[in-house]
Amino acid sequence: MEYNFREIEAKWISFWKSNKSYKVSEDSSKQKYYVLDMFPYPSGAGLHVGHPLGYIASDVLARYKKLEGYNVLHPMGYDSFGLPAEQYAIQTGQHPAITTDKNIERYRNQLDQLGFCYDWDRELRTSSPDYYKWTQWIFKQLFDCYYDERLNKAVRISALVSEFEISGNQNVQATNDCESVFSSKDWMSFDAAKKEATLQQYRLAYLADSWVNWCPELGTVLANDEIVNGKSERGGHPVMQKKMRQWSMRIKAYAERLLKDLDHLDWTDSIKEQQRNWIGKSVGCSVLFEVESHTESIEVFTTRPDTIFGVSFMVLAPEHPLVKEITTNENRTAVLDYQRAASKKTERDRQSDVKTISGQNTGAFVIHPLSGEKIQIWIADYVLASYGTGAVMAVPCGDQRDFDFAKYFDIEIKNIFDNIDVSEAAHIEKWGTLKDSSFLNGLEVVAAIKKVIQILEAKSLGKGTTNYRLRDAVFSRQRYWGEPFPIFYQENIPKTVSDENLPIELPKVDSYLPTQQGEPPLARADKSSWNYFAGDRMEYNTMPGWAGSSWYFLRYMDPSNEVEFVSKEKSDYWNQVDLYIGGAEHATGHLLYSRFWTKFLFDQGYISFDEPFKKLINQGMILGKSSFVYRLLDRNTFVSKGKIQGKETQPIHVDISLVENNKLDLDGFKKWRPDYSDASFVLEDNGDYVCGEEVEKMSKSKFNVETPDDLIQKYGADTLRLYEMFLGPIEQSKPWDTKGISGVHNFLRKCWRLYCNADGSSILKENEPTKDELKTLHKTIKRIREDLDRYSLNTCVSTFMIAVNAFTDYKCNNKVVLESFLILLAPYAPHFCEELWMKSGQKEGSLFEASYPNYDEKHLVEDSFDYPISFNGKMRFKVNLSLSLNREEILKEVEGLELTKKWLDGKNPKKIIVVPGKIVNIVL
RNA sequence: GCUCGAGUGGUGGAAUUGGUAGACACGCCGGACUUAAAAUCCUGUGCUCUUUGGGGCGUGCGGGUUCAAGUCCCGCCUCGAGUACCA
Repeated sequence: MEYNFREIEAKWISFWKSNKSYKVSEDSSKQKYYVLDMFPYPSGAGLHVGHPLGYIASDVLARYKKLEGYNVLHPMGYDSFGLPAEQYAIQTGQHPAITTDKNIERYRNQLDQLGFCYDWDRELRTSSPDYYKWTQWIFKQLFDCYYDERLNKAVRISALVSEFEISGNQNVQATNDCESVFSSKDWMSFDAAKKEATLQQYRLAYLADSWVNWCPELGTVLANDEIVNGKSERGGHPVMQKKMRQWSMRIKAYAERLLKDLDHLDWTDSIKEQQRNWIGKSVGCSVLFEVESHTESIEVFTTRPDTIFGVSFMVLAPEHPLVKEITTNENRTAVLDYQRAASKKTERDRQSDVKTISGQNTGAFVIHPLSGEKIQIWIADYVLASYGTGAVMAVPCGDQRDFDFAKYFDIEIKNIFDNIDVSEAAHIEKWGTLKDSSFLNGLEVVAAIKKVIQILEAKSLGKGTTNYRLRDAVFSRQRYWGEPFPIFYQENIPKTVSDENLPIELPKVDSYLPTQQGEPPLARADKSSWNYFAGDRMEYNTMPGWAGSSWYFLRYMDPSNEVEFVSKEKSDYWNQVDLYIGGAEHATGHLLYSRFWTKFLFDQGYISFDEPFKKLINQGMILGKSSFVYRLLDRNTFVSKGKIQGKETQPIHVDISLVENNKLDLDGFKKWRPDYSDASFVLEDNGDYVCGEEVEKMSKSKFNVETPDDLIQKYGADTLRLYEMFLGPIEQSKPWDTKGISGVHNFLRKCWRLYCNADGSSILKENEPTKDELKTLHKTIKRIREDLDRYSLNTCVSTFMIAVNAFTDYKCNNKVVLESFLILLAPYAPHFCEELWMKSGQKEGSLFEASYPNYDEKHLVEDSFDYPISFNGKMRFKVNLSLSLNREEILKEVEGLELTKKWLDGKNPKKIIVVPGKIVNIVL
């Protein structure tokens, strides 16, 4: 009987299911290993061949670790809140939960076919109330905490309130937005609303008016990482700036820890670098500039305080709150016009406009804090309101943007660098000696920075500070299909819902659109539609997509706990994710937010680790390979690729299911589309129609989408698993091409024949294994173990092939050898190996209860080696010599050879290098 | 512009600390089996010259270090990803 993958795969999938083979529980006698896939958003399109790449890799490694004796946690679930289901709901009126369930079912079927060893009893869905109850609960904890910069961790807000009561906020060192200083007496005099408003400036989850990225098409705000090239990541709609009252997360408080702890993570440099850039730490100094004839000062942030004597003007962001106050009457109209124009610009406009210089003089002046000079104040949109203080001291001789601005508006450019020419461009490098800079004259950059900060601090005019580009994360969305907040309002004061009333479930609404007043869809729900209602109204916003995914890896550890989000005992056992596999597109979103929440939960003592993912692998994208046919212009004739030269043809995408190895199935093609039914062809000389090909992203319109379903039908899941791994290194993007799949399939069939007769009966014998058989086996064990340990999954497949080729050559049918080999192969081809394991007489249970073989050095010992003999580094011939020979003996053997004499050509070698077991190099 | 990757046969890729470049597979050429095809098996396959013994050239390009470089160093080029007025 030939290898019948359909029957075998169906059989073992149902075996595993009915035996709950992949159920895991905490077991302190075993070492744990946690392998996690980034869980998918269940879209309507189902999985294409790119999706399973990471899942297969994690499954191989999970099964390997299991066979090695680890207790492996390998769960799967769904990130099931999201925009597509809601957009569909808006169009059709169907509740997004229904669409989502349907899509999940489809995903599950596809995942099941691939033979993954997930413990499905741990499945979770972020949109299920059992789950989002705890997302809401975590939100409450964030709401109830602030960040204490002395303890360098999150602390309960009640501690802060006590401090306010005793001594006000003057000694508090916390990450906050509070600009006023108040005493304990002040605090006591605040009414409830004022107290809460003040606390909001400290809470880690807080409500504030902030500039947000508003997407009118989607009717919601978006986080920075949800915007790609100035357009919404989902849908590609325009995005504009708008000031709105929004929930935010004070992630800034964690900036330094998020940055510093990257060093210990086993992630790729590229992801770490992206996070570093996103956090964007810059060390510098804040300086106060007093506004002339006003009481206010303007605070600027600069990384180059050493250039302070080069300041020629000040620039404020157009949105800066002081602009209104300081603008002189003569300039008022022009300034207002400029502000209006700037506010209309979308982020995208600002980006594409980088080269246009614009700005407006306010007519006001600041006094230079050290020289006492009068300095003009401008506004310009190259200064961003949301970074630093929204104001810069412009030093044209040391900053190119300031330089360009000064040139454009004809402002004086002072040169404070000795012997450096700044007539053409600013000197932006961080070196040089200062001049015309009072007490900084003659100093180099680093020394000058140190000195000027010292002096500014002594005079209370400035302070050494650190700035981060990372902004607090906007946490509310004006959408329906997301977690409701555990918040209600009483007289406009936000209050949290008590734990026993969680979860706040999504209420029924009559439509998923905003209300006529522009309120989010939840505002449509009347009082009785909420499962809990308190105060004057519930919060109408919902949480963003990243809420549920920021902690899901914790819930898998204890998925049905009804009293805690995860028990301490279980999170202590499973601990960090040992291996996390997923796409690199989450570099600054999900991966940063998960780290933030993990650190917070650690600070509060709920878990005992402060980084979620120890090792991260980013799987590359699988690209589609499109096929083309070439149609003669205006005719229904298609020309094979080899014959198109000299003809005017138009390439047309053709469905890749009609093409195999670039050869077109002509009958299928004629049936594909009605207008091709009477097509004629110009064929190659051998009668084939050869198609052209191109690598592109997979998409329906290019007819190049490969679903795993078709391939599993044709070759089986084991072949697909092996093939996806065989394609190349997991991290690399690569084109999908089914050309090679038959090779992998043939490998399995060839392997099958080692174990079975044509009638399907086992041909394994309990004879003595030969030396060669043992050598091949143990060499294979060694290589596979080494490769799996360094996540080199593609080279393992080659190693399997080499072994099977060798066993076939040896006509090996030794039971011990071939059974060991089955265990090696099993993580890649689980159904296949289970079947052969059973056939070989292992009646009881599953192969995965066996243990992974170890290699024995003694079988690997070679007694001779084909020494490459090279002359001047070029290999000329080989000679087989015993490995027991030492350097001198090898030399003697080699010198005596005829071939050596030939290549020496009568010359005396200058030098001979002998590396035993490796190479001989003769230098002439 | 800046940051980070990557460039190896016709194709996907291998070469783990510098030591036989091209493993393994696809594709292709030729052969066996077959009435024929499919399947299977065998042989060859980096380019190039050749008197068929073998020779020359070869890991994006140009230098360098070394007995020896795909691998290390310097300078370029190309492609991909991320980011973008961050003071």
